[in-house]
Amino acid sequence: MTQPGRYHHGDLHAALLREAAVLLREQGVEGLSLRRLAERAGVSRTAPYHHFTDKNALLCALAEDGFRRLDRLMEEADFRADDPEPGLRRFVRGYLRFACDDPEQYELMFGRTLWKTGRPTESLTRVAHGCFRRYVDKLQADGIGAHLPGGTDALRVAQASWATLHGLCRLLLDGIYVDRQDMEAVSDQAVALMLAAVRPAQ
Amino acid sequence: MTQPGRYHHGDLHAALLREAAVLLREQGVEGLSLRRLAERAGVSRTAPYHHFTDKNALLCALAEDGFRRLDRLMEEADFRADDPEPGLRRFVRGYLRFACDDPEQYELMFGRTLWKTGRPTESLTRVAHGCFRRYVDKLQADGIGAHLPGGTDALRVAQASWATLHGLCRLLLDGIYVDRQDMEAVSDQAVALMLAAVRPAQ
DNA sequence: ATGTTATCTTGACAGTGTCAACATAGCACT
DNA sequence: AGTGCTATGTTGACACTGTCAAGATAACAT
Repeated sequence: MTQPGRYHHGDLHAALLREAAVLLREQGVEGLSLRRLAERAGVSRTAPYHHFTDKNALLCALAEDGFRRLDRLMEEADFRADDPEPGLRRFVRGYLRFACDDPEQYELMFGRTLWKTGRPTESLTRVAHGCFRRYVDKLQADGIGAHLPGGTDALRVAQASWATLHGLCRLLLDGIYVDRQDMEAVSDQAVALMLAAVRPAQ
Repeated sequence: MTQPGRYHHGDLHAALLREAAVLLREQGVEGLSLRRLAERAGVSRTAPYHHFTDKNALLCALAEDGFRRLDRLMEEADFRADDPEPGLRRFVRGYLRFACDDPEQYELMFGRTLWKTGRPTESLTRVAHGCFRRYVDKLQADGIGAHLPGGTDALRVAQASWATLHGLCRLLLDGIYVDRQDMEAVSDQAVALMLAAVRPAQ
């Protein structure tokens, strides 16, 4: 383990990710500098470069962990009941809780830092897309597909409804047009919105 | 005007904003450094500090311009007809076009750079909130308020539908789960979603 | 003409990511 | 045990960033 005074750290790779997660949660991406991270791990500035090709790569790995957790949340989702509303409501709350529990992680996962400025790792792209695909499949398979009005693609519903969720999180976390105390009401409204797309004129 | 060789620039304030907008559009926020900006304006590194207290202040001013343009788009919106669908569709397309025309500007307006990391100017907050309030009022006044099912607050509809639009833009611009070529189809789906909230079971 | 103020300059500092060159340790093989 | 290979860690350096302090210059009011 992390024996102080040793030349070789032992498991720097894991230690870096661990410390990075803490630093991210506490200070945000802006506060997460490689140098500070290295210092925290008790190691020199450039040591991390032997475990991650780049700062970008490290951030991608961090985001990847997040997507894996989100994917687990996706697995638990269940829209199979005759009335999909309770399941959907549970899912929406879960998603919002996920984002609010660790806003900086959510920001990293979906923010431009990785997807626009830096370039996402192939591995990250795979996990992130897998997460979304699971959502589409769930919508399709869990009976909702059958309820869809003719000509409506499950993919489109998935995209639009995820956009709603995502937009809600962004507005909420950045504190632009949605307040923390509006959360519950707006979340219900979002559920109503999404439900309307699924259950057209019932 | 911008006479080269003069000690005083003439109208540096405006020139900075102008150049900053160009730099933002071409390189994004990451490429917009005060030093580079100053160089472009033919002035020393610290000259901008006599016109903007901060880099943050300059970015806020830039975002403010964006919100003013968005507000103009909001003015043009019209949901008054018996069937609000065409107006809504026009509005959604306009919004998406606005975001796609200058993605970096949109990112700046709604991104965390200003709202989370830096602190938004009071002036920026005012304009941004005014823009949203106009949307709520439009929804309320343009007959949609009357169509709303009992107990549904126009504010909630505004928040949820804006979230949908915003989320769509983010996913689109960052290229996560929505592609440029999906845009039209997803935008239609979003319209259907928003419409469903407004016209409950017709 | 004089003084006040707005504007612009250079110099400096701490911080960043990352490359190059070098040091050390562990591990495999003889 | 010795010998080399490779993984890992180190210091030094570079270009870049935002921002402060101190000084120079011009405009403008008196």
